[in-house]
Amino acid sequence: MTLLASGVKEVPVNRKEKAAETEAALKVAARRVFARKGYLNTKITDITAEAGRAAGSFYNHFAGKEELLEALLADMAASGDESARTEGHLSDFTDPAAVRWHVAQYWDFYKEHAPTMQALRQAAMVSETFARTVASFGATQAADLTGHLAHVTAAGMRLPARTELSIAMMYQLIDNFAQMWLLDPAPAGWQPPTDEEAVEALTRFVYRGFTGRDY
Amino acid sequence: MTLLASGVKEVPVNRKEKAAETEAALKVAARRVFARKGYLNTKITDITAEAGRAAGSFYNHFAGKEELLEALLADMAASGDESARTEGHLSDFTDPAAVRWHVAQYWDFYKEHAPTMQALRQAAMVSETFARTVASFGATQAADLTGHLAHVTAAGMRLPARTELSIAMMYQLIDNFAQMWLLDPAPAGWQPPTDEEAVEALTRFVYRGFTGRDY
DNA sequence: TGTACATCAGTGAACGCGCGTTCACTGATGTAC
DNA sequence: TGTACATCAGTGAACGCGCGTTCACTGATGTAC
Repeated sequence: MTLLASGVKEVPVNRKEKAAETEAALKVAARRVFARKGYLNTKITDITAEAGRAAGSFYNHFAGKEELLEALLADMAASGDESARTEGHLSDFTDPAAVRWHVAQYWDFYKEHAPTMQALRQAAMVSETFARTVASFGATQAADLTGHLAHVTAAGMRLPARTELSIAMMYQLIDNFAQMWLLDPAPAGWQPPTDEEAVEALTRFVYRGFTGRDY
Repeated sequence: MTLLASGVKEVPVNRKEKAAETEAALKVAARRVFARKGYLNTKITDITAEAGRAAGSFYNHFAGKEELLEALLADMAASGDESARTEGHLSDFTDPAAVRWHVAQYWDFYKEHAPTMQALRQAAMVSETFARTVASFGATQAADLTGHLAHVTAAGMRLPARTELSIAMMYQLIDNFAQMWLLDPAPAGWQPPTDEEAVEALTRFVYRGFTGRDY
């Protein structure tokens, strides 16, 4: 009865494939539901219903909602590592193009992984474990940037504050601005920025803030 | 038996006073518990225990946790109105002092009301109603600032983006930077800024970002 | 001022809802011979 | 290739925990006369 129409991968041929398919379906469903109702408001049965599976099926794959989120984070980290391998990593922040490159990088990453980022954010409000995940994510970002800011002071420009605080400000600005426009429903009556506009706005603000130069 | 020691207001003399006292005790307890475990992780019985009352007592005063938060917000708004009446409201953002005044205002407000702000933030993640409260709070702030930025463009300086986006960036920066240092436990090994340092850092970053001038 | 009754804030054990989690069952896939 | 048994992904009704909420009760305060 299982006619394998050429190229159609819908029907799994063996057990492992079937299980993998269900697990993938649960992840996809979870991201959709998280985006719609938020991680904290999502029930296990919301996810299984969205995936078209029975409630009990969930526990064949994940011990709970937290573990599912861990899996989504792992996927995200994997795809992040890939794009981090991109060359063309501009690092001299006295050049606006270097700032723009980093802003765009972050913006695109956030856009691609919006539901997972949102879920992580919400989970961190409630769970010490995920709060630490967020913290170490931020620390990684910060480490990368410290070197870039050395160029600024070397060029005789004054950062707005000591290095860590300057980085923290940049991070808060970009991260939350991205969250504002990529995740939450846009404030009523506000014209959301295009991607280019958002990246340009952030680049200007950050470049100016860091260097004290106009641009 | 109730010896009213002179000046001691501990023992209420009548029913209304007693009820008011319990209600106040619940609010104080709630702010303490919210600060410690976060709004979302707080159970009704955590609050009543902290206040030294029975669980049932809570419902003599509030219909639920949400209504308690509404009450805290009302208190906060009341105290906010007071300090808003302060004169010396500098409004020309081409002057760094005007930027600093606003930053300091917001910083001090946040510091004073940290547990309630934190609770509101968490509630907004989960409840449409509180999300709207946050949005309209932000809109109020934004309205005040629009005029201030007109001075900047009038003086021939270029904002980093259209007015709304510029304001949104400032807001995200200040609000989340405050949240980072006034609420969450400071990141391990980081030296938290003093109030003056934080205000100065934000002032520099925002002033530069808005005007493109050094400072 | 004194007495009898009404009202009300506060109490805490008990109730019950929502939802996460389990588990006996089904039917399909895999394996042994 | 065929048959008999084992394994396993998936099912969904049922179970039970946690916690919000209720409610009969207590003792103190307020009111009437």
